[in-house]
Amino acid sequence: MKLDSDHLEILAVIVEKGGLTEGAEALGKSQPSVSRTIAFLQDRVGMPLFEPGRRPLRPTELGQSLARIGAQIRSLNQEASQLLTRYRAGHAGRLRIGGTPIFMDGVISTMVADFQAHEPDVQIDQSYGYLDELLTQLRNGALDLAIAPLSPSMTPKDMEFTPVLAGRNVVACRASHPLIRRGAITMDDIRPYQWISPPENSPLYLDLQLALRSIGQENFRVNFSGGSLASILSVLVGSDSLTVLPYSVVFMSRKTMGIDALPVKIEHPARRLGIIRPKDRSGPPSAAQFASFLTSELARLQARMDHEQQVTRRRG
Amino acid sequence: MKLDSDHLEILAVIVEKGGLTEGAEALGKSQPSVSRTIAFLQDRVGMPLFEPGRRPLRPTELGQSLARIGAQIRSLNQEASQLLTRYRAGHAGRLRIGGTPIFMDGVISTMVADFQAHEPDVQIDQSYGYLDELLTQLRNGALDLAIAPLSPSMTPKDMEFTPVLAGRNVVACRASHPLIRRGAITMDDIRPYQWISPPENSPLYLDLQLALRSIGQENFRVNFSGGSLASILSVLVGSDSLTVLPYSVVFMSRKTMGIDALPVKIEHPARRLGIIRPKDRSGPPSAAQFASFLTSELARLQARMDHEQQVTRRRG
DNA sequence: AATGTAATATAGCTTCAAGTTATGAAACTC
DNA sequence: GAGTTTCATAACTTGAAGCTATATTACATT
Repeated sequence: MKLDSDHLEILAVIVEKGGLTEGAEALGKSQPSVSRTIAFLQDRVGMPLFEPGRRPLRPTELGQSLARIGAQIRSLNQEASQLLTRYRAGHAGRLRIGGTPIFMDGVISTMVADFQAHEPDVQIDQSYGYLDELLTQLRNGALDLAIAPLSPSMTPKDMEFTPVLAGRNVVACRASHPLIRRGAITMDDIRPYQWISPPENSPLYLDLQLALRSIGQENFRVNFSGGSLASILSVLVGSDSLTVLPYSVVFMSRKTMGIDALPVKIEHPARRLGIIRPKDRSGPPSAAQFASFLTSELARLQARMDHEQQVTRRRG
Repeated sequence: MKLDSDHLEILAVIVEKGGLTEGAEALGKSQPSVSRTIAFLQDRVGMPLFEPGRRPLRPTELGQSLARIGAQIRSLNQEASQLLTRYRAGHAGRLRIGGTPIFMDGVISTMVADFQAHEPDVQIDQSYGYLDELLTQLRNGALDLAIAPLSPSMTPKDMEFTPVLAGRNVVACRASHPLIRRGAITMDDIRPYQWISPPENSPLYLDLQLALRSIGQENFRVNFSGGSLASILSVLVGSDSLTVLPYSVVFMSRKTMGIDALPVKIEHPARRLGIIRPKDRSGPPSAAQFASFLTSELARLQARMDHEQQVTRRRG
């Protein structure tokens, strides 16, 4: 004996509103329509759902019980509609993001926290990877959105790249480092110090090599390598070691961690940090939501960094 | 954006079963049917519920979420079906019974307890009343079933009366009463004792008067009146007072309370205790269930009473 | 008791989702 | 790349759901 859920919902409304006429109005249907629906349901049930021969239609006990269930079904149905509405507007759903480790830890995680303050019902699954892996995952649907450094001209045809930050790298050290507050820094000044190195398979490692070559230091001593950002910063703060990091990462944690960038110009590849999304698949609406949030937040961050740099340049 | 609950249920089954074909089978529908239903739902939703271009059909996150709600709706729907089935078989629902106070308290309440051991989901609302009130309530639907003494020939045309017990009244006293275990009892033996009287508006009060007149005692002293059965029995057990009660009531509580019936024949009206139900309205199925339970239980009680009486008669 | 009013039921019709079978298309397997 | 499985589409029938118009019935009122 399968009952129609719609019928139970209609029954619930009628019982709640206390009559066919009012119930029909609340449902946005005509009175005869719901009358016949109830007659139909009553037929199927085989017993009266309303006391017979009563004009302000009063439910029987069975009618009441079924109406109670109908009301629950109704509320679940509404929950579904609401979920859908929120999902479509990007206010609900799961969002899978991925990016290069250092940048995710150093910059994006803060933005994620801000985003979730606005959108508590968007669940974010974060994962790490380098460009090729990220692209693969974007293509096979394992990822909705990636954040990575990429040279705009190298963007794959099936991807859309939105640059959000300059990709400038800097030499970072602790704020109390002897080289800080020196006017100009020469290669000889830097040579004595040891280096913290990112994992050897990471793009940042190549950046480090490139950077050091650009200031004429081919050989360098590494005293720590392979750690993620938290470890790198810990070692950086606890020693006079140097390392190469995106300026945005240094900028974000310079106050809280007590680190700074040396006023040395190093070379870096023509890459920009940005958001990568598949062109064909639109992904969940929350992806667009998050992307636009990131874009505007990172634009503000870029502005703050630009401002700081001007001030520093004037002072120095 | 109102979604069809049926669609959500179908979605839930498909997601659970892991495919259209299996889902359709589980639903007892053809595969094209559910396919089109899903297509329809997907249209309404406006976003994919399943990953496009995947053959063992895999739901998207939105599809999963909606399916979860659909599963809940489905289980509620099944709950409704089950409720209906149980209700129709008389295994669920509320049952409103009414009857004369002494008999309800003394006999029926025990039966109710037994009944509820078998049918825990039948909620019984008990109320008290005398014949006229009971009939009124049966007629206006405030009561599903009444239990009262009634002379079968006086049964109203719109009611069905099922006699279940002889209406014999007896003179009751405590088991330790001086008159118990005397061979024959005369009017003079009884005369000195005081009487416990039921409420003056009760039929049992008339029975008491009739009974005493029948043994030649016109004037009688009343030392307690108006109480319900529990009080009457308390006073009875705590004193040498006498009273008139249906034999069935005495029989039920003779062991536990320590009361007994005097071996005196008293007159009583030609009434039988029975179940009264309206002829037209069938009432809830649990009424029939309860009525048949009562009938058989009280038949057994009658047999036990008959047996006891034979034994007593042989002995006496 | 008659009558007026409000509420529900019925009639007759149209529309469209849901069901069917038959068949086409696509993705996975090996 | 051939075969198998799985899903989608086509073409059609059926019946529930919706509507308007109207009849019926219970309650209220005098």
